[in-house]
This record gives sequence, structure tokens and C-alpha cells, in this order.
Amino acid sequence: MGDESDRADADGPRLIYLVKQLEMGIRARLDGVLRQHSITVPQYTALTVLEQHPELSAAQLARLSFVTPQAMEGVVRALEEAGFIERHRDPANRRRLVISVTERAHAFLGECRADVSRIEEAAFGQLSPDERAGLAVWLTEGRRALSELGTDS
Amino acid sequence: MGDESDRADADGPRLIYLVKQLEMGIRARLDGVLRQHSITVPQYTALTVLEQHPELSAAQLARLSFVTPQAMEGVVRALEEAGFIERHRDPANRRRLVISVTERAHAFLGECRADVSRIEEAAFGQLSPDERAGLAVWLTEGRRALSELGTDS
DNA sequence: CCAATATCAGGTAGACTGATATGT
DNA sequence: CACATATCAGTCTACCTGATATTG
Repeated sequence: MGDESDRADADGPRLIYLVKQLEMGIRARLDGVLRQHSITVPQYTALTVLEQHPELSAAQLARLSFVTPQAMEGVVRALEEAGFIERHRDPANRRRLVISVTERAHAFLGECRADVSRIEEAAFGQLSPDERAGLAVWLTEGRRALSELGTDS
Repeated sequence: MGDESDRADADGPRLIYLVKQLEMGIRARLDGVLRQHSITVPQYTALTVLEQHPELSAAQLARLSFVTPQAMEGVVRALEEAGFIERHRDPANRRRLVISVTERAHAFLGECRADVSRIEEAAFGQLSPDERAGLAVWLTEGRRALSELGTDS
């Protein structure tokens, strides 16, 4: 049982710290860029997820994002008030409010794309396409593994 | 100029999104674990950085963490009030308040180690030592590249 | 009756900008 | 005087827990 903890010391910082620190750098840069477009980082992140996953409910989006439904409610409401999403009652399950991304949101995301791509290139520009693909696999795999554990221990 | 943005579409989600989503999963799990130890995720993260970088000032820690000095001030003050750090005036530069980690903090971090290691293993347990090392290099490199750009665009 | 969804209410923490005091 | 550091003050967002109504 002492094996993993000893190794964590020997190998220096844990991977989860490195992920966190890299994300802090991304968030700071993204915050500066998105401020000019009058949207927050969580709102923008949620919007991009919604763009790639149509027909999602707020509760499903919350689970994908590892936050409570209440926390996601505030983000989704802000996006709705900004005219970036619309919510319609699901006829099959009338308790579900299905989220759809508006045309305005597509246009908005298009306007942000170049700015966001610059951050992507700043962080990972030195990696080859193969290295980027490998990194994407590991990040995705880590995310999937954590989602299977649930939010509470 | 359309090259990077087109490729971002073709390759699916950007790496910065994957980093962000993985970090959200880590944060949620870490939040649940650290709650039981009565410390927040930013405070714990700052404490581990301070443990590995002695003689840091709050301003330096803020730069390392990609936040403003004012934001880090609140985190550092909480750590100070909890008895995890002490601050002493630097004799060479009397405007600097050098931070040192207390014995109590070392003991506290030791108590958390097993719980945090479980999260690390949950996320990256399927990676080989070589793969972990490679991932660490890319994450560190991305962090370094972003820090050279500064917080504002 | 229980589970899932949406949402209201209240609380805390962390992040920002702006301003100020002090030391180099 | 310019710059770095520390820190006060105000504000906003985002996250949490708890509670409630509705639907399946």
C-alpha cells in the first residue's frame, strides 16, 4: 500500500497537479480572451459541449461536467438569457428540458474560434500531430475513468 | 490562417477542452476528499506547490499559479490562519514576505497522501510508467509555454 | 413511494479590477 | 519617479448543500 505513495514522492509532482496547473494557465489565458467576447469560461465551455452534443438536458450536461445540477443551472440560465441556447420540453419525458444551440451561438463560437485556437497553439504548438493524438487519448481516458467513479468517494 | 481553425474542427474537441474536462473531474473528486480534511482545492494545491518550492513569496506563487496577487493573497491568508504556513520578512528585500511551510502542514499533507493517490491512480492507473512520464513532460511543457505568454493577451 | 429533473434559496470561496502603502 | 510587493475594498461568478414541485 505504501508503493504508490512512495513513488509519488520519488517521481516529483503528481500528474493530477500537472493537469491542474496546466488548466490554470489555460483558464487565465481563456479568461482574458473570452472577457472581450463577454462570456465566462464555464459558460463558453458548456456551450462548446452543447454544440457537440445536441439534445442534452441540463442534468446530463452537469454529469458530463462533474458539477451538481444546481451549479449547471446557473450557467445554463446565463446562456439562455444571452440567447445562445433554447430549452424545449421533451415530449417523450416531459420532465426533461432539452437544450438546443441557437444560430447566434454558432456565429458567436465562430467569432471566438481564432482567438481560442491561438491559445491551443501556444500550449501545444510544439507537439507533432501524433503526439497531440496520443495526448488526447490519455486525457480522454483519464476523464472517462474518473466519471465511472462518481462525484463522491 | 484558416489552417489551424479548420484542423481544430476536423480533429474533434481541442486539447485545451480535454485538459479542462479532465481537470473538472479531478477537481470534483479532490473536492470530496479534501472536504473531509477541511481544506479547499486551491488551498491544498497552493500548499503542495509551497512544499516543493521553499522561500517563495505570495506574488511569486501567484505568477506560478496564473492568478492575480490579490487572489492568491486570500488563499495564502487562509493557509496562514490554519497554521499551515508562516511568513517572514526577507532581510535582503524587505518588501518580500517569504513563505515557509510548517511542521503541521507536513503532517497534514502526509495524512492526505493516500486519499489523493487514490484519485491519481483512478485517473492514470492504466498508463505505464513510460506513458506517465511522457504525459508529465507534455503537461509541463504546455504549462511552461503558456507562462511565457503572460496572463493578458 | 421512489428516482430523476428542474429550480429556488442561502452560503462560501475564489477570481477579478481598482486603490493604497511601502520598499528597491 | 518607476516598479514590485502586499493588502484593503468591492463585485461577480461559480460552486456547494438543502428544500420543493413535477413527472415517470
